Amino acid sequence: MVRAMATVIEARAFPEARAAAPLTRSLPEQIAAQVSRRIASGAYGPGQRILEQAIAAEFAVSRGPVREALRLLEKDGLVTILPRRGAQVTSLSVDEVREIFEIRAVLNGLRDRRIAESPARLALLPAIEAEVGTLARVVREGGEGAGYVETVFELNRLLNEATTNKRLSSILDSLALQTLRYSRLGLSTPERRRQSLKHWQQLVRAIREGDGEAAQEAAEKRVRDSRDAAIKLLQKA
Amino acid sequence: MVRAMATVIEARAFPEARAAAPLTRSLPEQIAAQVSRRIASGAYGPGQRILEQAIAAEFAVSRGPVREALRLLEKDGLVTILPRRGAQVTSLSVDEVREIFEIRAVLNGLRDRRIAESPARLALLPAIEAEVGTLARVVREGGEGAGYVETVFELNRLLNEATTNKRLSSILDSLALQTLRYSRLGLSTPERRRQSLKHWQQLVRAIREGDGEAAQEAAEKRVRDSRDAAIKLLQKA
DNA sequence: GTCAATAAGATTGTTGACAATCCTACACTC
DNA sequence: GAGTGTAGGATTGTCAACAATCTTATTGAC
Repeated sequence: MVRAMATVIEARAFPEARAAAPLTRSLPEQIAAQVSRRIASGAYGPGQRILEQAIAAEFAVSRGPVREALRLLEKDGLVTILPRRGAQVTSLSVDEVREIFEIRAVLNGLRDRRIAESPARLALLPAIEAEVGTLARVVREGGEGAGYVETVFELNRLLNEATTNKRLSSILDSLALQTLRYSRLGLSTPERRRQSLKHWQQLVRAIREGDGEAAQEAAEKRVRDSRDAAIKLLQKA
Repeated sequence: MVRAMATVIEARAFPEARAAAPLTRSLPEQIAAQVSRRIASGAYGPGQRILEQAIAAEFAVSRGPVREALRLLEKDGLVTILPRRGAQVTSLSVDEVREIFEIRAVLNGLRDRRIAESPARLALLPAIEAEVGTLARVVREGGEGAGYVETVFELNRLLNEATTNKRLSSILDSLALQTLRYSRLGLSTPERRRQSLKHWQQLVRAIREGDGEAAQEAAEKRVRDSRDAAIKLLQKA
């Protein structure tokens, strides 16, 4: 039987899977989450090898689930797997950092433009304004800027949640995680945080006024400034 | 010992790995390539389940390498794996198709803008002009438009190769593969191919003149038109 | 006839063992 | 002393068997 064009999109074999997230995460996912945390926290540094045996012993499982966990981390770019050589924490060159930030700039622009243009944008405002208020407080207090990066992450989480484009938010999540340590670097001076705050405030205004163009510009500038600052510090070193 | 900022980017454990692609691809990679071809060709349709046992028997290996192959395909979005339920060919909803095209529009715009602004852009022109010439011939001949989509793919391959941003081109490759069947749909009428050709010619001009802005616009329009046409056909069905 | 409970079969998840390859240290040559 | 070749250990790759879970078919009640 020749199928008509009408069936280009076929029924899903697992229709309910779209909504229902698995209640108990699988073993590989649990292991991946643990290792991911260690990479994000810096406990595992760039270039460090990750031995299957060691992780398996630590979690008291066999190497099978560990291999799958490493594959999951590779999907997120946190780990690089080379045939016959195993896994290591991904180590980015300066150029690669620049490239990822460039992609983030453009995709963050798309995300924030769509949010500013969406009808539901006003419902989002209070939560965002509260977080930006926190940013402003940190900047006003001066000091080490403790909590600034964390609040920025929370803001990005809020915006990702608000996006109807789920594929977009998942790519953004992944890229943000890969450049986490460099984002920290790019926000390590009071001057940079002031600059960053300005762009966040511009975004709030753009969302309030429904100005997609302005939202996109603020987002792109925000990420590109962060990129430039991070790379300057990297190259000075 | 407290490490200085200078070591944020550490030496790679496998420095030569960046250049040297493995000569003989691993077993999982070979299996993944075969299955990938079947999905691209339509032999495996959306929603179709892929049983580990069946693939393993066919390639005369155990289920281990097959599982890894399916993980690789999942990374590219070609396959969806659900816990305890196995793998199936990814089936996209209309909304998801729209989302992916939207991301492709923006990232293609970034890619083509950077190419048009690069110093090496003129060396690229002859190859691109030749392919666009092929597109023009197909359009002129009318008929079924055989080879149009394939030539567009070749063009995208050329542009991806020319991009210095390797992460960008790998994301674009993946997204293009995921929407391959919908791209075909979006270029299935002579009218649409004429429209598409116009944007390709605009891109050639933009690259020749080094006009990044125009290159970006042409790319975004090209992909968005393709998206609109594909979705219209999907919804009519 | 429709629906729910149940049992059998099918399929994925995990394990431990073995094979193949890679890395390191050491001896040897020049 | 520098470089090369070679063993040994370490590590990843693959396999086959078993356990856990899911799907399907059958039976029974209403």
